[in-house]
Order: sequence, then C-alpha cells, then structure tokens
Amino acid sequence: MKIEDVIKSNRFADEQHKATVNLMYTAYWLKSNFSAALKSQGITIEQHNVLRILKGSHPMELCVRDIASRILEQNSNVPRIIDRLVIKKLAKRTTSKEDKRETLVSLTEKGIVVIEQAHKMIDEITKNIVKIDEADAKLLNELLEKMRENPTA
Amino acid sequence: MKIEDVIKSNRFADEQHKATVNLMYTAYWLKSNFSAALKSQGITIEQHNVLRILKGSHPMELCVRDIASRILEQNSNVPRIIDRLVIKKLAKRTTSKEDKRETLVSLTEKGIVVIEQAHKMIDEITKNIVKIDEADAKLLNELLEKMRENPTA
DNA sequence: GATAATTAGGTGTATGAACATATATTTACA
DNA sequence: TGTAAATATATGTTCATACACCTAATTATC
Repeated sequence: MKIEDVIKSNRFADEQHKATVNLMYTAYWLKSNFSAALKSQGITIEQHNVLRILKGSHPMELCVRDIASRILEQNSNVPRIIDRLVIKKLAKRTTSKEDKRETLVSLTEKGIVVIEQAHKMIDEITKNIVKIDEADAKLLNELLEKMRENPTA
Repeated sequence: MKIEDVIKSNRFADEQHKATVNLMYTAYWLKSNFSAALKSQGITIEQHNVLRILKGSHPMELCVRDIASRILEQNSNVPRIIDRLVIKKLAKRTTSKEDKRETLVSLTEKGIVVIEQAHKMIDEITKNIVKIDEADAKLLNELLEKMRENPTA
C-alpha cells in the first residue's frame, strides 16, 4: 500500500518529506507485526529487547547501564522493564558486590526458553512479511545510514 | 552512525533482519528530532498529527473517526489526544446535530497559529537532518513500499 | 413501531517513553 | 579524613499505545 493511501493525503512537500512519513509508518507496521507475534510468549517488544540483550551475554550478568546502552531507544526506562521480567520470572536481579550501586541482571531458565522461542517467531515473521530481497535490503540499509549521516547531530 | 555501532552488536541473521532494526532505529531518530522541535510549541508529535489533520480540512469540522482514519498509528487513542488539544485551547469539540453520536472537532484561532508554526519547524528540521537527495529519497520510498507489499497482510 | 445489531465515542488498565528528581554508593580532592 | 561531586539505579508524573469494555445513538429487521 502506498503511503498516500495510508494517510489519505498526498500533500508531501518533497520526496524527503514523504520518506520521513513513509519510514515512520513502516516502523510502526513492523512493530505491530512483531508485537502480535510476541503476544503468544506473553512479552512486549521492549521486554523482548531486554531479554535478547541478556541472552547475548548469558550466562554473564549485565548491569542496568549496560542493558540501556544496547537498547535502540536510549531514553527507555530500563529498570521498569526489568521489573516486569522479574515478576514473570524471566530474569533475576542481584546487587553487585564490587559496586553496591549496580544491579546485575541475568536470564532465568524460563527466560532462556522464552527468548529462544521469541527469537524463532521474530525470524519467521520477518521472513513472512518483509518482501524485499537481499540486494534491496542491502540498498535500504545503505540509504538509512546515509539518511542519518549528520555532522552536527 | 552504522546500526551495528548503535546497538553495539552485529549479529544480524541477514540483510533483511538488519534492515528491520535499522528502520526502527531511524524512525526513532526522526521522532526524537521532531519531538524536540515541537517542544517549543508545547505539543507532542501525536498532538501535532491531529492538528495537521484538522488543518487539512479547516474550517470544516472532522469527526473523531475521520481523524483516526488519517493517523498512521491506527490503534492510537484519538479522543484522549483531542482532550489535550481542547485543554490547551488549540481545538474545539461540538456534538453533531445530524448524528448525536458524533463529536465534531476543529481548530481554534490559537490552534491555527500553533500548527502553522509547527509545520515550519518540522520542515526546517527535515531539511537539516535528512541527508539524502531527491533521487535517494525516491528510491527509499520505493523500497519501503516494496517492503510492505504483502498479499496476506 | 419495537427490538436487535451496529456504530461513534469515551473510559479503565497495563505498558512504555520522556523527563525530572531522589537515594545510595563511590570517587575525587582539598 | 571529611566533604563535594559523580555515578548507578529507582521512582514520580505526564503523555501515549494497545486493548477491552461501556454507553448512547442510529440503523436494520421483523
């Protein structure tokens, strides 16, 4: 579906402007699809992101700051996402002995199962809905990175 | 900045998977920039979207359903966004006489000023941060629409 | 014309973002 | 050493999303 049909308007100042709207809509579309898939695992996208990061260093624990630095949305509220994971017994929290300010987080056995299942689902969904080939995807990645290139920001 | 550096990982299954992460991050980056600009007008991106839609049909009123259908995020909660706009006296609400279930919404004078100012700022921000030319933007739009092409969804 | 089904919008709840602020701990330095 | 500054995390508030559910009004059907 063309973006003009999605927002029922074609008053774009130029192709760059249209690209920003198109991009935000595509991200929303992706997130909606991922979110629906993760529902069967009882987790949200944000919780999945934290689980994925924990899985990346498992069985090593990570402190909250390390998790936050690996998340896309830098202003995200990591302690509260960890709260939900701990309540669901997918992650566990301990206080560091070296630095008592630090909270160390790691996956539980249940958390490992859930993230592995979720990973498969995200993979499958991506294959099912993302209808571009390797070459186009590569081109898209290049364009996105070129778009964000900014000497001042 | 390459997406690998943003999330401090390069474990992507393939270019398509990388593209989904890259895309969601770029949308977040755009939103952050727009959001910061709109702060000076005292409105959020979502409130801006509703004001923009109202501006598009001004001085004709729109019902809540019409506004919702023009918003990218279809599950967004339009009545509550309108609440904020009414409180700030940027929009006004009346009940339709033809169909008393309908709530008609339109801009106030103050709302017109704010959306016109906001529009200029979004334009300027877009020009300042989006570092791709017309041809690349066009290509990006084509890739995004190709990506979303899905006979089943 | 009475009643059921549909439609429009509003509200309650859980979750998360963004941002300010608070608390505990560690580090720096006078 | 004692105190200020910095650091790590948690918490409070406002706004928004996602989704379920509710009410009032309209339309459809018999």
